[in-house]
Parts: sequence; structure tokens; C-alpha cells
Amino acid sequence: MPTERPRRRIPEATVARLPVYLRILSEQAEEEVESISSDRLAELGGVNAAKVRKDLSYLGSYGTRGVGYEVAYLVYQIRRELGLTHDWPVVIVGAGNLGQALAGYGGFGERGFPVAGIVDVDPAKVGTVLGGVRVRHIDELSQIVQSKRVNIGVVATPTAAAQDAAERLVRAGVTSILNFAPVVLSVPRSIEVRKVDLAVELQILSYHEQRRATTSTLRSVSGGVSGIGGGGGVSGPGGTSGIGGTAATTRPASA
Amino acid sequence: MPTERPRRRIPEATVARLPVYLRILSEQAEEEVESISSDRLAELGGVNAAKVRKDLSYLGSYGTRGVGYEVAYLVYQIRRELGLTHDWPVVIVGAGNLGQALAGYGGFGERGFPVAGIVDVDPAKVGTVLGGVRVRHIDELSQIVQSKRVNIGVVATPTAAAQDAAERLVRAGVTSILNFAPVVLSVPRSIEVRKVDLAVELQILSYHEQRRATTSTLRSVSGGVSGIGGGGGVSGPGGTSGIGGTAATTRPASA
DNA sequence: AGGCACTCGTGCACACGTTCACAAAGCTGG
DNA sequence: CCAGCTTTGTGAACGTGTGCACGAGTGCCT
Ligand SMILES: NC(=O)c1ccc[n+]([C@@H]2O[C@H](COP(=O)([O-])OP(=O)(O)OC[C@H]3O[C@@H](n4cnc5c(N)ncnc54)[C@H](O)[C@@H]3O)[C@@H](O)[C@H]2O)c1
Ligand SMILES: NC(=O)c1ccc[n+]([C@@H]2O[C@H](COP(=O)([O-])OP(=O)(O)OC[C@H]3O[C@@H](n4cnc5c(N)ncnc54)[C@H](O)[C@@H]3O)[C@@H](O)[C@H]2O)c1
Repeated sequence: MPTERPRRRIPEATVARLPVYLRILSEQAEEEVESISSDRLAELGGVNAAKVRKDLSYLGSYGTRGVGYEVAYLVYQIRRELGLTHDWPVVIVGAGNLGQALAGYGGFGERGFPVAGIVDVDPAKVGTVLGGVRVRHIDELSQIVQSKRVNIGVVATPTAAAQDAAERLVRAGVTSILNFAPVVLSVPRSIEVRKVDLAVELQILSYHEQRRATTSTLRSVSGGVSGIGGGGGVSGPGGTSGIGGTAATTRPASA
Repeated sequence: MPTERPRRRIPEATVARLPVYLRILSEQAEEEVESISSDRLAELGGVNAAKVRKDLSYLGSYGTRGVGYEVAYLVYQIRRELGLTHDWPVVIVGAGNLGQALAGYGGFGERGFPVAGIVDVDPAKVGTVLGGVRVRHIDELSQIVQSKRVNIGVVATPTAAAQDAAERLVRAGVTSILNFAPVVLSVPRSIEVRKVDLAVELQILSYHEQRRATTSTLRSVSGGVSGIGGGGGVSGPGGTSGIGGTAATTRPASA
């Protein structure tokens, strides 16, 4: 049984989809569904069935031909591959609008990412309690990261302070950063950075809206953009890089 | 001069990067920089210079060999291509934690996406004012969308209500949706949906953290994942689809 | 036991995206 | 006006991601 995971490298596009499969499978498990076919999973996830099978095949996971995949087993495998077998505490830098929303959102802890701490520079913010966590001064960042063994940091400061926040996080020992500020952070190559930029999302939507209007006012929205977006890719080892693709189009079978 | 934009189709990956170039260029413009080379822009954006040039070439934009690109002209061209020559009012569904943070965030209006309205089902929320906008009942959604000519809707409701919110938005006449709820929305093919899923982002980071720990505790984080993510791609016209890649890794030249 | 319906796993072809490398084009200084 | 330097624009090679099509197991029914 201890079929040691062959440690294959999983394509980044697949890694980006696994969390979605995981959520769907977890929901199915709650509804007592024991087995699921790639077709059904594809339908729920709004993807191609072949893609689902290929993605799952990277897990080395065994489905059963003629039957499908055992939900519980898949959930276990995906969680294992994503490193969700234990919690990953996160620390939030910036207790403003966004930091508060994040802290007040229970979804993180539930999904294995408890908020180990929130820090801010503003003395007025320090001491207040958000989502059960007391805001502490940013000088305590290192202490929090060290004592709580935090690997993931979230940047929720104003744009101007984001680079500083990132540097402090790196210095404190964090190795992954989720950045909400609309700037390209400059950090050592070994640090994994992901970015969530709402303005970029809206501008991409704007592009399509504009296009829709221009292309031809008649021809009813032809194909209609559908399909899956390439995952948050990761390119070669080439030195620096930065701009990241972001959210993507979605659509499940409305069957 | 009125070199009518040849209306080339711009690759989705490029569309996802244009907003970032735009932000960088706008900053440069403020600093009175008049001209910029693809090398410099690449450095600031953390991308490959060749990619920058290729991306910009889709705009039909003219750089000057031996010199670079005229910042102001590029800003104009990108804004034009992204449809940012006029405002795109957005309507937010769900005035909870997230909806409040979004409404209270001035960055949208500044960037051309004024909040035309916020709606909620909870009578207790209706009437309160967020970021200068009064929360209205969801039954008024159509009226808001129609009168303010809203094309873009934001779903910030609990997961369970997201599909319903999306359907209401579509019925009201919205054609693009930005979804924050962790579910795959089912909407007509002609509607453009983009998704921002924080849990997915964190899980991707978790995957890399886990990998880092497993692969080899010694070998210092070799290449370190860097590079650009594929843009929020859009695949073939094939029927349904759904899971979308999301944020991506970033890193500018820290030179 | 045999046949049949179903579903996985994957080879293959194609589409898309990235990067290199270089000719063409423009500027500057003599 | 030419030589030399800079930087663009793009063809071509390469790498990644997608989707089809089909062989190969598996379970069920007769
Ligand atoms: N609020 C939103 O809905 C929203 C949406 C999209 C993007 N963003 C981005 O998220 C970031 C935060 O937005 P916000 O609305 O929460 O801003 P905010 O101004 O409400 O909060 C920022 C917080 O960061 C703190 N801060 C400032 N400098 C700091 C530093 N060096 N170290 C630590 N903390 C510091 C401030 O004291 C403040 O509490 C911004 O970059 C913004 O562009 C926010
Ligand atoms: N808060 C965060 O930081 C955060 C982070 C990640 C994801 N999300 C996601 O964003 C969504 C909203 O999160 P939140 O924290 O703001 O939740 P919330 O519970 O604070 O707010 C949800 C709001 O939506 C309203 N609502 C419920 N059903 C509705 C309906 N059918 N139509 C219109 N409005 C309706 C509720 O009255 C409430 O005001 C959730 O799906 C959540 O998973 C939030």
C-alpha cells in the first residue's frame, strides 16, 4: 500500500485545478457519494473529462475502469499532494479594509490556513481584535513567524508599503507570499509569490466587453469565450519575471 | 494617423499582462519619463523583454528602434485596447465582509470602475452606506443595471447563494461577472466569468511549500519557481468548461 | 462463461505561449 | 555621410497545455 508517491512533477496548470476538484469532491463526499466518474467530475468542474483524467493520473491515483474514482480516496490523494495534510498558518500584513475582511472570513481556518497573526504599523490598529485575532505591531512579525512556524504571508497593505511588507516577511522567514497590492514585488528567487489583482481582473473583463461591442454589433456573441484558463503558470528558470496571469474564465455544464 | 486599429485578436495571455504594463507606464508617466525601452519595462514588470515587445506589437503600437516606446502614446494605446476610454460601472451583489471591503476601496473608481450599486438580501444591510454608496435590496438589481448601464457584476455572496446571484445578474442584463465565491458558476456561454478564489491561491502555495520540504531538504531551493503564469486563458469553443487558473507567480528584476 | 456496456489511462496531434536570435531601423558623433 | 551603437519587430524553435480517440481493464447481466 505505501505506494510511495513517485514524486512526479505535476504541471502547474494541473496544480491550479486540483484545489477545485478537491472542493467538488469534498462536497460530493458530504452528500455520501462514494464513487465518481471523470465525466461527472468534469461536468461539475466545467472542464473536459479527458483533462480530468489526465490531471488525476499525475496523482498516480487509481480510478477503477468501468466504475470511476473512489471519492474518499481521491480527496485523500489530492490533499496529500497539495500538502494539506497539516495546517499552514498564515500571517497577514495590513489590517485595513482588506486585512479585516480576510481576518473576519472563517473560510481560511476551515480550509487549513489559520490566521496565525495580523500586523500593522498603525498604532491605532494595534490591539484591536479581528476575527478572534489581535492585531500586533509589525515589529513583532519575526517573532510571530518564528514561534508559529509560519511559511505563508499575505500582503494587504497600501500599494506604497507592499514592497516593504514583502521584505519584512522574507526577512522574518516566510517563503511564500500572497500579494493583494497592485505592484510587482521584488523578492529573492526562492520565494514563491502569487498575486491577486482585482483591477487587472476588471480590466480583462473590460477588454472583452469592449471587444464585444466593437467586433460586430450584429453577429451574436459567436463562440462566447469559454474554456479553462491556463493555470497560474510557472515558466523556466530564467532570472526575473513577474507579471502573472490571474483568474480565468469558467463555466460548468449547466445541464 | 487614424491608423484604425487592425482589430487583431490579442492572445489572452497578453491581455492579462497589458493591465500591468499600463500601471507601470502610468507610474512612469507621473515621474515624467517620456520614453521607455522594452528592457526597462520588462525589468519593472518582471518579465522577458522579448515578451514585452511581442505583447506591445499586438497593439500595432509603434516603438522607435534605437530609442524605445513613447510612454504617453503607449498608455493611450493600451487603455484604448482594454476599453478603458470610458468608465465601466460595476454592481456588487452581497454586502458582507468582502462586499464592504470592495465598496470601501477607492481604487476601483479611480481605475475606471465606479461602484454603481451594492445589493443584498438581508434587510438589515439594506439602507446602510458603504463607501458612499447606499446598499439596496436585491430586487432593485435589474433597475440599477438598466438605469446605470452596468455590464459588470461582482458576486460577493456566501457560496450557497453565488449561483443565484449570478443568475440574477445575468437576468438583469450583466454580461461579465467577477466571482469571489468558491464555486464554479453555471451561466450562459455568452457571459464572461472570471473567478478570484483565495483558497485556491493558498492551496497552490501550499503545494509548493510542501514540495520544497519533500523534494530534498538539502539542495537549496534550486531554480526557485519564477516566471510568468499563463494568462487567464480561454480555450476552444468547446461547450462547457470551468475551472480557471488564477493568480500567478511574479518577480521583477530586483536589480 | 461469455458478451456487453462502461470508464480509465494515455499516445498523439494540435494550439498556444515563451524565448532566442537577428535583421532592419533609427540615433549620435565625427 | 558613414560607422557604430541601441533597440525594435518578428521568424522560428521550443515547451507547455488541451482534447481526441482508442486500447485495456472492470463489473454486470444473461
Ligand atoms: N479593499 C479592497 O477591497 C481592495 C481591493 C483590491 C485591492 N486592494 C489592495 O489591498 C491593499 C490593502 O487595501 P485596503 O483597502 O485594506 O487598504 P487600507 O488602507 O484600508 O489598509 C491598509 C493597512 O495597511 C497598514 N499599513 C500601511 N503601511 C504598512 C506597513 N508598511 N506595514 C504594515 N502595515 C501597513 C495601514 O495602517 C492600514 O491599516 C491595497 O494595496 C489595495 O490596493 C484592496
Ligand atoms: N471575506 C473574505 O475575506 C473572503 C475571502 C475569500 C473568499 N470570500 C468569499 O466571498 C464571499 C463573501 O464573503 P463574505 O465574507 O463577504 O461573506 P458574508 O457572509 O460576510 O457576506 C455575504 C453577504 O451576502 C448577502 N447575501 C446572502 N445571500 C444573498 C443573495 N442571494 N443575494 C444577495 N446577497 C446575499 C448576505 O446578506 C451577506 O451580507 C463568500 O463566498 C466567501 O467565500 C470572502
